[in-house]
Amino acid sequence: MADTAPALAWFRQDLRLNDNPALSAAVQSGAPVIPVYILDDDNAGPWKMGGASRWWLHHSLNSLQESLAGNLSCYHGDARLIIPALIKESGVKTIYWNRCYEPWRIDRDKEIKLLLEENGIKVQSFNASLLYEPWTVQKNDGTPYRVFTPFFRRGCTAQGEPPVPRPAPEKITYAKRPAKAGNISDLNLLPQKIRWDQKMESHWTIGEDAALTRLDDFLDQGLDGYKEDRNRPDRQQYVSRMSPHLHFGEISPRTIWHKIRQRMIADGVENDGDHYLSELGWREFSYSLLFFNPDLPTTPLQKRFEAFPWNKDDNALLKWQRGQTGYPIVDAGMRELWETGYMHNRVRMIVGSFLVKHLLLHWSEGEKWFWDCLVDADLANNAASWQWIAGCGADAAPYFRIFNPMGQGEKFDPNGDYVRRFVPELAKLPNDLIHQPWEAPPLILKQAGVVLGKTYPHPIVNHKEARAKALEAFQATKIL
DNA sequence: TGAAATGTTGGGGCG
DNA sequence: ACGCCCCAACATTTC
Repeated sequence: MADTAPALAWFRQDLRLNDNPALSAAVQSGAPVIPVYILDDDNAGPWKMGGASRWWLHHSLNSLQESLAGNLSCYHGDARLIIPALIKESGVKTIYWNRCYEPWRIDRDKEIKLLLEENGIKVQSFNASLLYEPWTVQKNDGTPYRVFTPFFRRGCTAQGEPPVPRPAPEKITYAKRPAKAGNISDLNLLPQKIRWDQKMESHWTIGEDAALTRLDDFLDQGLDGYKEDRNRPDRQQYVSRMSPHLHFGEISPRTIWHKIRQRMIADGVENDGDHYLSELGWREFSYSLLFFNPDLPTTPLQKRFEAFPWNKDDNALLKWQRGQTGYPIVDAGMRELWETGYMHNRVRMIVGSFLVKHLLLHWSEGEKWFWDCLVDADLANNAASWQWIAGCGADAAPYFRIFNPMGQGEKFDPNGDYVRRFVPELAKLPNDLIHQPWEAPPLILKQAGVVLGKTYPHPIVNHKEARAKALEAFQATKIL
């Protein structure tokens, strides 16, 4: 029986067949494979997957299930209990997985590995999510980088190109499905009461094949000119939308890296390509920050920010969440998030700056809202980005960089197309007023069908005053 | 991966 | 022709 003992392939954030080293190793071992997914809400603490992520996961698992010819078994619960039970029941001798990097998953996986090895089970883990392992990227003095540029140039790319992606296994031999194996529907990932997911479905195609198609479309339509137009929320083709696919591992960063590299040479778009690669670098940087600072999601990297006099205002928070701040570019972003589970990167910075600096609300409020609403919600990226915009991160934008919502709107959405799309009640305003409707003369407002305070809110704070207050509040951090 | 305030320069209008 | 003022336009500093 020993030679037919099945191998467990534990899928986590690697929901793909291509460039999946754990799956490949399990298949190559010659043992029949049991593919498993566990929705582990028990160990995630406050970072249980949010609503939008669950919706995405549901569809991603369906896609994976198809690729695995219906052999994926799904479980809901504590992986520390489910994995050992499954191994015992199925007579598994070796388990294969790709590494995860959220602190709670690291702790959990370490514990599982120790327990299994004590019981004579082999554990083989691999890197499938990052271009470079966090612990290999450190300064010469053995401390982690705190500034992006040297992190990426001296720390990452100086190591050489990331490995070339490996192909999907040619043929997978499956073991018998475990007796009590659950199905995807048992995970209850879809929203129960309000079916907000129906609206989101039109915006996304989910799964490994879709991720590759999306990347190819971006390479064809959005790489040439990416460096400049990536900042334009009104120009959708310059956004790759790889983030949710990357988060769930439907595509590997190595695959993206090498596809970009090929295009840079073939199409002569070195600058644009390099810039895209550096965006992958920011993802690596976020993972590094989280790896070396496990409390990144809750604790400011700059300790002096613990003295910051944050505001507490549930009403203002609600208006921000609903896209009712009275600042069109902010409201457009928040509504894009709510409707599509996504927000353009430039606009994420604008709404983040607004929450933290204009409203003086704690960045963790924004972090929590994004966590629940984003289909690409990712602990490392989300925490590092909120700390960055709040000014309390390692390599952060200084606190006094306060985005002007009108200025940002005029610069990056000059014709107001983005605002018109998500804030239709302002659609008839002329371009030069759409980012500041309160400046419009009464006649223009009337012609556009806008009644401030009724069809669209007055600004909930005055920009100039809010800016002055933010700078004043910032003084408090200088005491420490 | 800012914005606003302040400083400097240079051309043009005008007495 | 000259000095003076105004004010873009640009540069630098400050938050």
